[in-house]
Amino acid sequence: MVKLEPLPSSERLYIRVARRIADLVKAGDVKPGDRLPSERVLADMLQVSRPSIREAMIALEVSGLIEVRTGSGIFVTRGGSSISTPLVDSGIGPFEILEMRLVLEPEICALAAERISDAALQRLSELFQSMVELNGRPEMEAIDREFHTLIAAEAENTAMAQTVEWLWRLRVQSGFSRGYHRLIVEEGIFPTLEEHKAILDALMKRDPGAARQAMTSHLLAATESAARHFESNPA
Amino acid sequence: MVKLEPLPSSERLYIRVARRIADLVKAGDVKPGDRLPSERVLADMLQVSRPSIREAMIALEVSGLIEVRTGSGIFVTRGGSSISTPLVDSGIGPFEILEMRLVLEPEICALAAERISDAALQRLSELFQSMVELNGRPEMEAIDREFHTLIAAEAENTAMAQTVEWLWRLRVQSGFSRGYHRLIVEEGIFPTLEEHKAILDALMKRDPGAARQAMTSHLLAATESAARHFESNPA
DNA sequence: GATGGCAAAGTGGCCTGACCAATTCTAATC
DNA sequence: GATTAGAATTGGTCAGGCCACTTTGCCATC
Repeated sequence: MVKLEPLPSSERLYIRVARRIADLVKAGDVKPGDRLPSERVLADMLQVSRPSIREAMIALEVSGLIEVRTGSGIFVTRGGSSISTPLVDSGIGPFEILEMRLVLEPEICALAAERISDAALQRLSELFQSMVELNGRPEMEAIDREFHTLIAAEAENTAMAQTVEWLWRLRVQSGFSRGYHRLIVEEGIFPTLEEHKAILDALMKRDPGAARQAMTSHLLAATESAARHFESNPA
Repeated sequence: MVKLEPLPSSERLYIRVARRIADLVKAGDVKPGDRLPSERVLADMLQVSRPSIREAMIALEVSGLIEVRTGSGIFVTRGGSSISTPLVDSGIGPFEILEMRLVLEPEICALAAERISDAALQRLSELFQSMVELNGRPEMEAIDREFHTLIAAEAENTAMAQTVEWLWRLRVQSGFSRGYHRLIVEEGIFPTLEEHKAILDALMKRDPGAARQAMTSHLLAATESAARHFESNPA
């Protein structure tokens, strides 16, 4: 019953290669936006075949660390590791996402109120301004997303920030966005504006309690809004 | 400023293949634990080359959907897909993990108190019993893990459950576990026993408030414990 | 001299075919 | 019936080649 499993002596080659490349990025030898050597060159450098390099690149691509551009090269992602299309549908629905956000984001917002930088506050103001300007148009969702993820980033907890980004990715995947835009249009004036304003104000005052409360209100309203929407649009 | 990017005409082949396989799993044509056809057969069925099949398999493996066993075959993972991790170190530390758990798990526990099944309660009791028996030994961490992830699963929110599992994986990855075992030993009687008992009792009474409170206490204690540990063990 | 177009070089995308190593299956042997 | 040696299966890796797309830079044109 000792169950030792040491000496994997030799993991699969593509994993070793991928780790090697990932280390390069982490060590800062290649920075986000940089182009990696070509597959053929890498193969020659690491003394492995090109298929193995390709497999490693795919692993890193799925992990969101790099981006492959046909005919052009392999580039290190800017966003660290925020992949575009998770490939396999998680099966997580809109209400589960909202339920979780309702737990997580108020606290994140409270933390952010204490830790947020002036630059971030500035950026949030700009984002809010954008929301006012293109009120109700589809581009709003992207702004909304940056608004929330920026706050999460300012809570200075990488785990939380990554989770919030993950939840947004799930939201885009799941059937949420499709009907969402129509919802915005149907509702006319977008009630979210005031809610975001309240969040912004609380953060500016660096008032954790108010920030938490504002985020809670916002997400509760979003939940109701979504409920209304899915009532009238079954499935 | 139109920014249209339609017509992906033809995504990369490995992605299309991976999606195809993922659909098979999602549709239930192959169930967790099942073995997929061999790479050669798949290549023949989908009319693509074996390298393309391999690339798709690697993508799915990184996504956590399948598991490749050399010489044996490719198997569908039991846990379904989750937030993929390994391969690239997240750089998320123990305290960030604890901070996030402190936000998330109490609410999860409260939800679970209302939604948990009798079978799950039974299993939790068994787990607790195991903890009592092998108090202080390294195997406890695995039990502890199952204890928490089971509760998360019973909250009936897939997003939350997957996040809790993700956090445990991060914990194992990060340098937490290494010194953790020594901590258990040094501290003698493991204070966690009572804390887990309190959580279990609250769940049995299906009392959300008590469950939340018990989980909060538990995680606060864990945070303190970790702090003490890392004080005396810098780095 | 600036501009536009076109060809060559570079890069990833994908395929064929082959050999090796680990695992599993099969059948001969005890 | 259990054991074991060999064959078949399966993933792991490599070599080399051809295609499509991008980028680059030369060159003719304006």
